[in-house]
Amino acid sequence: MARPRMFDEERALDAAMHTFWEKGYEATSTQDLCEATGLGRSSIYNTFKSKRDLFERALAHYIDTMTTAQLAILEDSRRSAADRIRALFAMVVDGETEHRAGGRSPGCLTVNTTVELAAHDSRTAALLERDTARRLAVLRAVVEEGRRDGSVTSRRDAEALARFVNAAIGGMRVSSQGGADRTTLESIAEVALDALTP
Amino acid sequence: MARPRMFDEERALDAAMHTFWEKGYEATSTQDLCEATGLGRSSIYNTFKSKRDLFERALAHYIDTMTTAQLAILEDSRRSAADRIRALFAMVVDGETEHRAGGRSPGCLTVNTTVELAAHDSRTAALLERDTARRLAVLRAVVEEGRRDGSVTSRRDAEALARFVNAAIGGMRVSSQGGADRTTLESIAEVALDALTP
DNA sequence: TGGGTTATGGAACGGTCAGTTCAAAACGTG
DNA sequence: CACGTTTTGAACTGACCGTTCCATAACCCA
Repeated sequence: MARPRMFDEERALDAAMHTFWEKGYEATSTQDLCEATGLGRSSIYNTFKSKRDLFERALAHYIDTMTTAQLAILEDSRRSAADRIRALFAMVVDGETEHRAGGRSPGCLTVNTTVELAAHDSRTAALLERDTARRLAVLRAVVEEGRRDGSVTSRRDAEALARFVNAAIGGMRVSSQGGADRTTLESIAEVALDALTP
Repeated sequence: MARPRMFDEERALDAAMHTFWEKGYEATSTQDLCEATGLGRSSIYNTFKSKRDLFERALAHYIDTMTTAQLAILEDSRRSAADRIRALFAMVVDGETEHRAGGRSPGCLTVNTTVELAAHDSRTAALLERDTARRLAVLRAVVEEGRRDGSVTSRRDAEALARFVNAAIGGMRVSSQGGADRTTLESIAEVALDALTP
């Protein structure tokens, strides 16, 4: 009935995501997006409503991928709760250090976007807040489980500990962007774990 | 001998700093800077070499002001070391929550810049790294003092604890940008302190 | 194979970007 | 008061911004 797409929308979204991830929203031009996706302007604007719309979908894609992977670790019932949080920290350290031979890693699109856009774009802020709530809920459950299995001994309430773990991850990511090396990030994670098992 | 300036350079720098702080580097236009400072383009370009130059000077101004204030707290010998770190956390919480009736706080220009520019601008990265080194040196000294006065009981080495405290501040700031309220930030700080005194 | 429909490439849109130019204005000094 | 020097405001530069438009191409179905 009509001419079909010559490109894979998922693939284009992924390429756009990586560009926003590396350069940030404002610093990414539509030209950059054309080059990254291999599409022409028309195809991009025919598929996505605008640069912001494309960004929001790219961010949602990132959030879905990353948070799902992280929550999988947190729900691995073979490990103790504290071990799962330790594994989560290790995953963050790996993510921050793997792709940076030469330049710096692009960090985490969620953190980058929180800092760059959350204060000025309520739609984006809402996306991020939903993700944070999801992560906090699982973290909180893991902390409570840790109290039962004995791997979390802190008397602080689970909500506070979950918030702390989430903040610690953010702190490690900022430190990484600021130049901290793998060993440093690992030591930050170790100290953070001390707060759960004092 | 010649016509004198009709404006105060320090005051202009301060206005520019607040603009970069609120909007970020990329999202701030020269027009914004003109309006914020009250100067014309000519005056700005006659005084500063470029937008980047103005930004770097604004950032240096911010770093100087903020870090000096924070280090003053860390060097207050009337308190125990742990109490100083507690006070530092309180200052961060205050800073993140004070100016946000209605909109969100602009957070911390250092963190914002680390996330937005550090990976792509080596000059800015160098500025930030020098500041981090300065803060870490003092934090490390405070931790060592805390070990002597008994207020820091963790056996982790001072460098790791200093890095952790610095990361915790970054994490609190990201959490704040992400929508965390004052109570939440305070609870994160409390848990972080637990890591120093297990 | 022809008609309906959508995708595509490229050119073009108005607007804004960072930065420059220049003549007029405002001073201190002689 | 007049000169030399610097600041100032406004107009201007070319480049790039996100977005739109349109003629053409490519496809499915009849």
